[in-house]
Amino acid sequence: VSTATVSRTLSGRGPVSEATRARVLRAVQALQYLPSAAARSLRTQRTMTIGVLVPDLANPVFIPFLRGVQHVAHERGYAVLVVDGQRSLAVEQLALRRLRAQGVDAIVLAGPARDASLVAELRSGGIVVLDPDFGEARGSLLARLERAGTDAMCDALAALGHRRVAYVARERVSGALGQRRWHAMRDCWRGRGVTLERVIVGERRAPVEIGGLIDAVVRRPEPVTALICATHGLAPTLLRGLRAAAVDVPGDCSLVTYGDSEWAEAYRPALSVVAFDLYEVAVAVTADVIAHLDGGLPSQARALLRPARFVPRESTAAARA
Amino acid sequence: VSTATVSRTLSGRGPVSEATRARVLRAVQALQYLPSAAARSLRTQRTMTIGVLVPDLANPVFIPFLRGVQHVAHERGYAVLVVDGQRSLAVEQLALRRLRAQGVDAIVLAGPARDASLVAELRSGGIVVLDPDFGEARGSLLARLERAGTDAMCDALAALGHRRVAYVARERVSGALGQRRWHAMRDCWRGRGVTLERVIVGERRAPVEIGGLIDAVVRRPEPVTALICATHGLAPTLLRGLRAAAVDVPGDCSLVTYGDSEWAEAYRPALSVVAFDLYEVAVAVTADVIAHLDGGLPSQARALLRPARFVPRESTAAARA
DNA sequence: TTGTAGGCGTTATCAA
DNA sequence: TTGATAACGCCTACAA
Repeated sequence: VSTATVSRTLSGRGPVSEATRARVLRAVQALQYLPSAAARSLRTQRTMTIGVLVPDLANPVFIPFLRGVQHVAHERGYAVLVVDGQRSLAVEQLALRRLRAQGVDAIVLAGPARDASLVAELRSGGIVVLDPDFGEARGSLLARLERAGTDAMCDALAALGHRRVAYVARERVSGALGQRRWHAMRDCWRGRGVTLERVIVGERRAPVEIGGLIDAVVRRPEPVTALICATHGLAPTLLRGLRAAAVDVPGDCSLVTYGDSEWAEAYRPALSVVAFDLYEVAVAVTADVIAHLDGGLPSQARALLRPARFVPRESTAAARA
Repeated sequence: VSTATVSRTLSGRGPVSEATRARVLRAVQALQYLPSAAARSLRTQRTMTIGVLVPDLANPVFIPFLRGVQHVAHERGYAVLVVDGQRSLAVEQLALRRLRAQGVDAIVLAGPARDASLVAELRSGGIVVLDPDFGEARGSLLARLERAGTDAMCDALAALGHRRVAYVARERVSGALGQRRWHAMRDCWRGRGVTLERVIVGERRAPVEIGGLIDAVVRRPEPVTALICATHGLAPTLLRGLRAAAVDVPGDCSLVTYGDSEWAEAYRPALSVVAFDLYEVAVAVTADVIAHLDGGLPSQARALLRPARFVPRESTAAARA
């Protein structure tokens, strides 16, 4: 009944006779004994804790990512510390520092880090920091996966006779991912003989304002015949704008949005989308993180991730003549 | 330059001369020194960590709650450990035990705990466990706040001439909160001379199935003229069902749903809702939790919370004659 | 197979 | 005002 024996019993390391083992377990039950995580962390220099940085918790696309991290982490005995970047570089830096101060063993990033030097600093401090693109030879994993969906969408739209389309985004540049999405889109259209333009909505919220912007490109000589909504979060705003401008979808103009949800499907007309779920991405990345920590081999999960796909619904139709 | 002096300098407790104080801070900068959270926890018996139990992370209504907890916790120097109940009692129990094992100082619950005895056990273990209804004299805080919105909605519907309405829910009983919502609704209608019935959707997902259920109550002698959707998450499913059954909203039947979002506003017709945001609730509860931990006075924030309100939009109109 | 003892990095007590 | 020292609870090499 020494502390060492108890430790050996509970950790399963070291020899313990069956008899004492039983006695120890009985005592543990009786005394409601719970090992102190703090003491263990101090001794082992590992907190069994993983941090997740979510660029913007208010944005629902990251929720599946968060769930994916949780799932794998808990399965492997790690706790999950969640921090929110709130769409701000400064907040994100603060959040990462908080994770370091808490002593997390590793940090999972939902996207490419905005402050590379801080990440490097964390890594040099012994923290494993991974994002979906970590160690990718050919560019960004996320970009490559999404590219497939973008290609399929462009094909579909081109086949429907669209020759002039507009990409509607909140801002001109919106992080590395938004940038890549825009470039991918340009590449896709180029060579298909389609003209791509960009509508920047900015902080405008009022439906009439958005409507005015759309009206200008949809009702003019050589009008745009299809709109591509850059993010799922922007879609409701855009839809209200379309309504304010009395633009009929898909009669006057087709519509596609990035990101799927039950609401996109329930809308009338049902919205065509480029669908991509971050849950599996998170599972793969977290598995790799834990492999790093536990000294296992990195999983092949990332290589097997399913690419984004285009889901045509009612909001895309043939271009007006 | 002893460890004790460093500790005093950084913690601000105990006397330190201005000269040594400066020297210590300079050294801290130079050496990138970061105190070990584990060692501090071991010594102080506090982890500066708060757990949040989210009943179902996949349900977006809890995201504002999570953000509210984060906001206050981080402001006060606490880290946040998030666990997901996944709509399952067993998972929830596991999640709570995980928080205990991690050594959190306190746990914030988004709703009434499903396993009261486990919560009692945690409390007896010295963990502060609070939910929005903690210490409420007159019933449930959440129920009371929501009640105001329900009342307003019932008034509005009654004024529009609705005499027969149906409450559409996924399950007959769905946790303490769902139960209370149903009872509140019954109380509201009673005395207004309005007949309330209940439509249980169950695990049915196909629009035609849901449509059939709705069709049966909306198209019959003495039909229901208004539908009340129990949760925001059910709304898209219900809307697809209404469409499948070719029920015109609000022509054939009015519609109200609990929970607001940009999608509800963007839908055509725009959906009337009972709006209630859990962000402020979380802020208030977390402030109280931290007051418990830090020995301050419980805030009065909960008493000042704004009640739910009814937001009439296009989906509610006068009842058919 | 079991027990003893040292140390992980803090903070708090006490003596200088 | 500062420094030496003793815990906090766990793990683990080593001795028994």
